[in-house]
Amino acid sequence: MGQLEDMNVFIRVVETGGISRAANQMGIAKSAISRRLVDLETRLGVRLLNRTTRTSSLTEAGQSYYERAIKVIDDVAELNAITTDSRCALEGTIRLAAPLSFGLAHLAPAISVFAKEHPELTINIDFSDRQIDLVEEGFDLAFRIADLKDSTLVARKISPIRLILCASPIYIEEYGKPKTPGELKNHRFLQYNVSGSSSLKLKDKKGKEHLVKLSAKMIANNGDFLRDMAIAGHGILSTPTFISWKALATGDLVPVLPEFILPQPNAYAVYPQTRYLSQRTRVLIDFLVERFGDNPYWDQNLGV
Amino acid sequence: MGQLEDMNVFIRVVETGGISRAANQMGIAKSAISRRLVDLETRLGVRLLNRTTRTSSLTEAGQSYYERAIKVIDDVAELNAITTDSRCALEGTIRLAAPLSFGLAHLAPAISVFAKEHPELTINIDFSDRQIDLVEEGFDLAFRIADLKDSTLVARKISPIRLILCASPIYIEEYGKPKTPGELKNHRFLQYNVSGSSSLKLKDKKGKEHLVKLSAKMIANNGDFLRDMAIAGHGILSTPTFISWKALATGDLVPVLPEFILPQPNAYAVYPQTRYLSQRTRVLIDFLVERFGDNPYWDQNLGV
DNA sequence: AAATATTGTTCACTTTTAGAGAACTATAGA
DNA sequence: TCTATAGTTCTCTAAAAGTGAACAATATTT
Repeated sequence: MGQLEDMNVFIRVVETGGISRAANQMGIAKSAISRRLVDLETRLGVRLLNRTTRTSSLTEAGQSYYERAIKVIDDVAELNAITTDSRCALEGTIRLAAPLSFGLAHLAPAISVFAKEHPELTINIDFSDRQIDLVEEGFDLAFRIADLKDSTLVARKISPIRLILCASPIYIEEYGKPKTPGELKNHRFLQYNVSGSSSLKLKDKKGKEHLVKLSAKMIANNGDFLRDMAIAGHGILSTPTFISWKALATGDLVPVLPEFILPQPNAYAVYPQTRYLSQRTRVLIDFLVERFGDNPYWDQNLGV
Repeated sequence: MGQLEDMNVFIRVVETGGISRAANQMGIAKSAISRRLVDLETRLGVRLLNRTTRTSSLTEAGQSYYERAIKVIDDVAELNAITTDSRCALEGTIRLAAPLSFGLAHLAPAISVFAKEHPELTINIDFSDRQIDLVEEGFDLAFRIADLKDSTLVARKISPIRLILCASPIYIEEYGKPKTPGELKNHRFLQYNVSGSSSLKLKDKKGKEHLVKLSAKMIANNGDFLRDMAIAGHGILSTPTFISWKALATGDLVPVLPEFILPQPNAYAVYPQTRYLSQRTRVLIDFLVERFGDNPYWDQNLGV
């Protein structure tokens, strides 16, 4: 096979940190990878990877080759993207990673539509909330809900994420409705994430910040679960509207302290900076920005 | 086959100006070239060449693709050259072009030695004095004897070329030896090249130039022939020392007006500017510079 | 205008090469 | 020391790339 393809195999081996992992990720036999590496090294007359039977590390030549090979692959990707007729049907594979709740609730139906529009496209999604190394795991694209500033990645904003405080009418009836941030301390709190305690940053209409330290009564790493617990009246929840919009619309959950604003992160599409954004990836991002945008459907008609 | 190889095929088609010519030059069937082009265009979803059954011309996309593809191929060549172990045996093919006389007399023995040192190397030489388009004909390297200033080519000086005036002792005996440039007009002259008349530019030791207009008695486009004619006493010849050095050493030819200097061109190795100089080509050039150099063997012990 | 030579395409056929999968070897970690 | 895992090597199969002849289209020649 061609030089470029060999370079790509080598890059994947370096970035995954092993022949077996690269084979796994690329979906071909590790024997094939091994042979391609040997061929490449033979052609160059240089050892690129020092490998024992268990581990492999870059040689000096390998390091240099890796850096430049990335550039070449990137250039070719750009050239292909420039030259390819944009009206042409998308094909190939998009590997993407998405957070579990957002992914299943909102990305999934969007991807369904997108896949119908581009039947030649193979889509490979990893749903999970774990921290992902895009480069090492070979993703084209990942979705992150955060205030981003990772220098090695490029991000494009897909949509704003609104967090609101809410509780079920049952809970309000039993425990009352807090009137000020300070009163939150007397309430049962449902908390996302792992750490035992955390604080809430509320901003009033004048822009003044109120920091409330809370100890949660229920902690989980799944927003859907917490929403359901809040509906069942277990306490007050700080939740993204994309998780609780339906409950808020039906009245199963009602806003608490709606005149105070919680910090607003965003949903981003992130991709490796060193890679040229392939046309298919760009088209997917455009599609999602179009579908969600600055006022996503889950925030419409909320009246909050 | 790989993308890079397809790009290379496309480039050769563009530069040779046709599928058949490219196939011929690359030594593969034109049907293969045709199919590769179709594959490439299909992958890109764009027509790169508008081709009838007789002729092909670049489309706009093809022009853009060509320019960038060249850059990519060049980058890869550079990467390979950088990475390849320099002590590694050279392999592959060098296609080179050389002027007939210089090539057969001096390059041939040098190439013989070089080829022995690098048995894995295939050498493809075109000996001729015609003007060659390196890019169109796909040469890695050509030798030129000239005062060079072709902007699209890169040149490296191999050796100076000394021109001297000489004649055989028989001729001198019969016609006498000119003492001044002016006296040359009374002599029989042997001229290289096609045009019926030309002038000789002589520089004396003070740097003053003397332009002598001559009408030749014998004209040919082959230096060896003219040398043999000069030896036979047909007239005075302006000849490069690399052609006449043996005759000058044996006394079959003797210098005329040796205190005057003729213009000194150089022998150059030239190669396309857009191409990265491959290691094998560079090594060959180094070898030749080493072998010939500023005081080549044919100018040693000349006593002139 | 007709004939000719040359160009690019298409097809069936052959050769080459890449990938699969199992067996083997070596090593990090328990 | 044992075990699980990573990398290599081998044979077999499948895919793809090249060949060469037949064909169609079009400049050039006569």
